[in-house]
Amino acid sequence: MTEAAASPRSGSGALTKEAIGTAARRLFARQGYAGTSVRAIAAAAGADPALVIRHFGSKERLFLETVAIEGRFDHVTNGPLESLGPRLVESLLTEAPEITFSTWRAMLRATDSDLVRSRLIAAMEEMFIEPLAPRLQGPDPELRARLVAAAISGLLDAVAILTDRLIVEASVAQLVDLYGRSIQALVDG
Amino acid sequence: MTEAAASPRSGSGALTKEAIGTAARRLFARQGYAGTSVRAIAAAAGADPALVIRHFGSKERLFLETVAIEGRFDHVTNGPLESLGPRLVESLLTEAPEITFSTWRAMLRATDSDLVRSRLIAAMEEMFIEPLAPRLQGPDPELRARLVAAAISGLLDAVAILTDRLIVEASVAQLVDLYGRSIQALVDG
DNA sequence: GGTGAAAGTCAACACTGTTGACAGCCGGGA
DNA sequence: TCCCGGCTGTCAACAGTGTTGACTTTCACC
Repeated sequence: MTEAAASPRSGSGALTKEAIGTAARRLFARQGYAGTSVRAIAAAAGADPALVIRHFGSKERLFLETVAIEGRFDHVTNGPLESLGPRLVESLLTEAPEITFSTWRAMLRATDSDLVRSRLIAAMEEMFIEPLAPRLQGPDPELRARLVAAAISGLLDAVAILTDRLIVEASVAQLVDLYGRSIQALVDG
Repeated sequence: MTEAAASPRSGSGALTKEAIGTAARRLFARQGYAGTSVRAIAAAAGADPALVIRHFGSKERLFLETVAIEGRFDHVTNGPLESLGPRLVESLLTEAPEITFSTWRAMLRATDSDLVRSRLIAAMEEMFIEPLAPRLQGPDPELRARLVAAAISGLLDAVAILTDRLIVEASVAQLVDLYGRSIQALVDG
C-alpha cells in the first residue's frame, strides 16, 4: 500500500529509498543474502539501519523487491522451434550475463526463505514454461517444457555457482552447440 | 587430527560428538544451513552449544563433516556409454533420493560459504566428470562431461528446490526417457 | 594418591534483524 | 501568523546468532 501515489511531500524519502535499493542490489549480488547485513546496506546508502526496515518492511522483502529476475526471453521462446535450444543457450550466456548469473546465485542461496523460493519458481514458470509449453508438439508438452527449464537451471548453476572450473574455458559457441543441442532434444521430444 | 586413534579415555566424548553429528545432519537437511542454529543442534543432541563448536571447530565445518554428498554412481558412469543418460537419470531419481535431494538443497543454499562451494564443486568433479571425461569419444570430451554434470545439477534443482510444481506429476519412466535422452545427446556428442 | 588431559559448563563477546519511542521538518488549514 | 499532522530520520534497545575464554568435573595412568 501507499505505493501508487508518489510521495506527497518533499520526495527526499523516495530518494533515499532508491539509494537503499541500489546499494542492496549491489551487495546482495556480490555477497549473497545471508552474507550482507541490513546495517551494511544502510551504511552503503548513507542511511540508518532502522530506515531500511521502515522503507521495505523486512530484509526478506527488500531482497525480493531489489534483486528480481527480469530476464526477457520472449524473443527466444517465440522464435522458431527447430533452433530453440541453441538460441536459448546463446541468449542466456550473452544477454546481460553478469546480472543473470549474480541474480541466480543470490536467489538460489536465499531459498531458505519460502517467499524467495516461490518467487524463483514463479519466475521460471513465467519466463520459460508458460510461453513454451503451448507451442511444443508431440506428447507431454508441459513436462518437456519443465525439463527445458530444469536444463536451463543446470546451466545457470554451472556458470553462476560451480563456476570456477566447471565451464570457464569453453567458448560460447561450443556451449551453444553442445548444450543447445541437448536442450533441443527436449524440444523435439 | 585426533581422528585415527579412538578416544583414549572413557569414550563418552566420541558418543556425544556422534549424537551432535546425527542431530546436525537431521536439522540441516530439514531446515537448511542458515535455518538451523548451533543452539538448536546442541539442544537436540542434549549438549551444550559451546561443546558443538569445541568438537567440530565451527558451524561451517560441522556442516561439511555432517552433510556430505556421498552418492556412488560408479556403476552408472562405468556402464555402457550408449545408455548412460537414461541410466544416470534413473539412478539419481531412485537410489536414496531423499538423501540426495535434501543434501543438494542444503549444500546449494549454503554456497555463501566458499568452503561449501568448493566442496560441492569437488563432489561433482569426483562423482561425474572424472569418471566420465576419459571415456567419452569425439571432440571436447572434458567439456561434454562437465555439461553432463550441469544437466544433472539442473535435474537436482528441479526436484529438490523448484520442487512444488515443476516435475512432481511426472513418472520416473517419463523423466528417464525424456531427460535421459537429452543427456545422452551430450554423451554422444 | 597425585597428575594431566579430556569432557563439559557458564558467562560473555560482537554481531544480526527488528521495534518502539523520540526529534525534525514542512505543507496546509485556522 | 500559528499550529497541526504526517512523513523522514535517529537512537537505544530487544532477542537471537556464532564463537571464545575461564572454569569445574571426571577419569586413566604413573
